[in-house]
Amino acid sequence: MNIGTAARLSGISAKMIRHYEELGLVAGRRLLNGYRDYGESDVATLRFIRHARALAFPLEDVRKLLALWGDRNRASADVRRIALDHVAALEGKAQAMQAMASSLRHLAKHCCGDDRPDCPILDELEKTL
Amino acid sequence: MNIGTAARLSGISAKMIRHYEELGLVAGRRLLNGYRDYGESDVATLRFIRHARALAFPLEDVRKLLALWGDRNRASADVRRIALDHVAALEGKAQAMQAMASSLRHLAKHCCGDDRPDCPILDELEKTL
DNA sequence: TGTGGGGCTTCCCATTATGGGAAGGTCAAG
DNA sequence: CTTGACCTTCCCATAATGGGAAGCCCCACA
Repeated sequence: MNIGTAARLSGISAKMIRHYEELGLVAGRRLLNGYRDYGESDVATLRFIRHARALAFPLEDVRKLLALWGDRNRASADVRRIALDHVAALEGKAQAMQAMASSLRHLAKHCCGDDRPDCPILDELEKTL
Repeated sequence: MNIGTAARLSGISAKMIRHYEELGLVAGRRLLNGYRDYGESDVATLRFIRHARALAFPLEDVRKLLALWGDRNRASADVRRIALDHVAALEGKAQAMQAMASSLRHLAKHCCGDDRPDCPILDELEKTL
């Protein structure tokens, strides 16, 4: 099947499929006319990638997960470690953002928010600290 | 003062100061020898930028905040709106990440994590859904 | 058989914010 | 005068995605 069909079936844009091929995540078989050719297993791979990306796994992790996925002798511990490391990264970033949001919310609470210039938010950003 | 000094005083790398100048966030005065020249107020501006970036304000927001900071007739409501919009964005992303982390944690909990191949994490990523 | 439209190809550029590194000019101290 | 630290600009890289152009290909329809 052509790339457009694979894109529709997998939910990944043709643009991205080409990109993933460049990164070596999906096969790059070609027909005589130069068109890329895909089969059901390629679509399955693309869907796997889509699901992994939906969980925000970086493509480097996706590469490792694909390798483990295709390895009949894999140890589930390897998958688990990649996943838990990623969870830790996600939670770290989420907490950092939540902390910034809280700081700002606190500042905004003390900002009258009318047409006068006084503003603790700007005061805070101005601080020499 | 030279860019290196301003970098030390502001906590922003020389590289980034040049970048901010290119974006029009800081002044670009030059000495006769072509060196950039900074004063105390420039350092204050750079510090303002650093504090805003520490709260993850995108540079476009920083540009607006700098304009408001320098406007004696600003309305604090304008600052407040920028801040609260940013808070909403931060919280949205944080929640999305937290949700992904929770899903993954749930999957990992049911993954024995030994040297056997069975792995609900990969099963989930493989799903046709 | 010719043609039009849609799909495919590659290549370049943009995003957001940051940094590395090279090649070359400048300044100050020894 | 030399040396080393500093400055300049320019190019490249990161992560993931997308837009768009130029050009080739294929099928269906008149």
